[in-house]
Amino acid sequence: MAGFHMTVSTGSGTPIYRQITDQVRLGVATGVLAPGDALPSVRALAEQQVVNANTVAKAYAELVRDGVLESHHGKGFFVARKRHVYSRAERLRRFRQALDTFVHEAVCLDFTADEIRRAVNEKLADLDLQSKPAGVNV
Amino acid sequence: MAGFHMTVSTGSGTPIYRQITDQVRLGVATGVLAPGDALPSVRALAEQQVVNANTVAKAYAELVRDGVLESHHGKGFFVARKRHVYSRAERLRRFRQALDTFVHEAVCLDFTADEIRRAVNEKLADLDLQSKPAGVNV
Amino acid sequence: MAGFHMTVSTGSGTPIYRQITDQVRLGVATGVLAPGDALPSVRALAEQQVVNANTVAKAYAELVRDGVLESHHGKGFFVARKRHVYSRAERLRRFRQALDTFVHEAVCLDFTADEIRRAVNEKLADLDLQSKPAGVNV
Amino acid sequence: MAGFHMTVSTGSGTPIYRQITDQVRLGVATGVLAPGDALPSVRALAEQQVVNANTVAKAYAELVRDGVLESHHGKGFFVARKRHVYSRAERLRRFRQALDTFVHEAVCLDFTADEIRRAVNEKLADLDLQSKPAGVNV
DNA sequence: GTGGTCTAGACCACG
DNA sequence: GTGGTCTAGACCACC
Repeated sequence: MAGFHMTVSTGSGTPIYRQITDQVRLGVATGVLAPGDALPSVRALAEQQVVNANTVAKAYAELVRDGVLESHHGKGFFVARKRHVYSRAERLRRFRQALDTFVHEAVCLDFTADEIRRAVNEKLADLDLQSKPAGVNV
Repeated sequence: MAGFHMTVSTGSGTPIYRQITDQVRLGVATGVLAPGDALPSVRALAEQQVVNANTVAKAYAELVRDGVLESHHGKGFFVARKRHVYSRAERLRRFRQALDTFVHEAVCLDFTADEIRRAVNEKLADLDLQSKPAGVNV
Repeated sequence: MAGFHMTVSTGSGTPIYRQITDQVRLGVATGVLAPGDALPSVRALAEQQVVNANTVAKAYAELVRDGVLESHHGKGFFVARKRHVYSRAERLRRFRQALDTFVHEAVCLDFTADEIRRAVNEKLADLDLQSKPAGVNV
Repeated sequence: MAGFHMTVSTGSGTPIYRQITDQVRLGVATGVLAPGDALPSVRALAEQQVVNANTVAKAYAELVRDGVLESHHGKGFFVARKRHVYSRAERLRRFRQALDTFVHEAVCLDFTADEIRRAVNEKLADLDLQSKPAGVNV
């Protein structure tokens, strides 16, 4: 769990609970959070970010339902062992929707196809996804 | 206005008025809608898509506010002469945010860098953006 | 939507929001609720069952996340077109867990294998699942 | 007490104390644990499964309350002489509820009646219940 | 009118 | 100490 830190900003348009789920998901996807890692307790995170505990609980609950976290009653939340919850069709559906939204926005902002391609490539290089060997950081 | 057609789908998560503004913006950005082109009247579009006329009016109003359309009283709505509303910095900021959101989602869905790159390229090829000369009115 | 009615009982051990999701899910699975059918509005159901509106909203939200319902902002909740959200592995995992729980409970209550088999067969006959042709009741 | 072994898994959704009571109950119901058999001591089980001793004690206490175990002070816990705690009506009620829950879940996961029947039969074959003579002590 | 989010505070179950 | 559920009431966005 090297260097995982959460930041939520109120009034940014995206709901707080969404900011939390997104950051945890990204942490897990990129390997910053590994299976078995403990997350900040509901109350601790709520206090630290000055939000309501229910909001944090809602976010964590959604992550549990999606198989990203496990709740150990009385002990806290932990990153779950990776498993595929969604069907291939559902994954594609979600990916296509995200792609549409992005390209659409980029085009509306008058970026050219080349600029978009280049930016995507850079971003992907930054994340360094190519290997992602299972089990690292465990 | 060769071949501009609107489609809204209720229950897709994105609000109807947003679907309308998005499609108009995309049409303008891709050149399908050119300055001076007339848009379907509020009532016609509302009837055709089986949505509330207020919703269409709200969408058009937002586009007028953003300088995408012009309202000619008694005649209808027309595509405005192109002008850049956002500063270069703001455009970049929005683009980066959209890119982050997209890559983030894709990574969380376990798509590889290659798959993402390929999908982006295909999408861009579909849109066929090159016709718009870079640098006009910037 | 012939004859769909909800009943929740407080203090029954199972949380209210769970009772709601379960009943809707069952209604959809058995065909009592067909794609496109409207559900009682959040506030209406809350009032009718004398529970808090947030509790109903939470239940509906979960069903939306699982692809059972669709939320049409300003209009209400509707039964979604059927789609497979879970992977085959995930479906099996959930089924096996449910089976274990059931058989376990039955055995602990001292029912014999024969009694269990017979009861299951009767229950399945009651539900009349064998055909379930898609599109009926739409 | 031929081959009775306990396993608890944290984070499986069901609370630890419940997993313990369930496994003991199942052992008794299937005959793996016979009246008079000694159970692992509270501290031994706690250490072995890496759980809190209070949790084990709580589980055993519940089983004593329900007449499944007997506590012999200073010697440990032993399987009690079998007696039926629940009335016939109550047993049926609980069984029916368990059956409903299971079939309901299976149907919602889109398993067919045949698949359900087959899975139940396999599960029952695994448990091998026939050894327990019907009607004893009822 | 609808749903969506957040807050505050209560009470219970688990370890 | 942890999480899980429910309530009450607020404010916003959409139609």
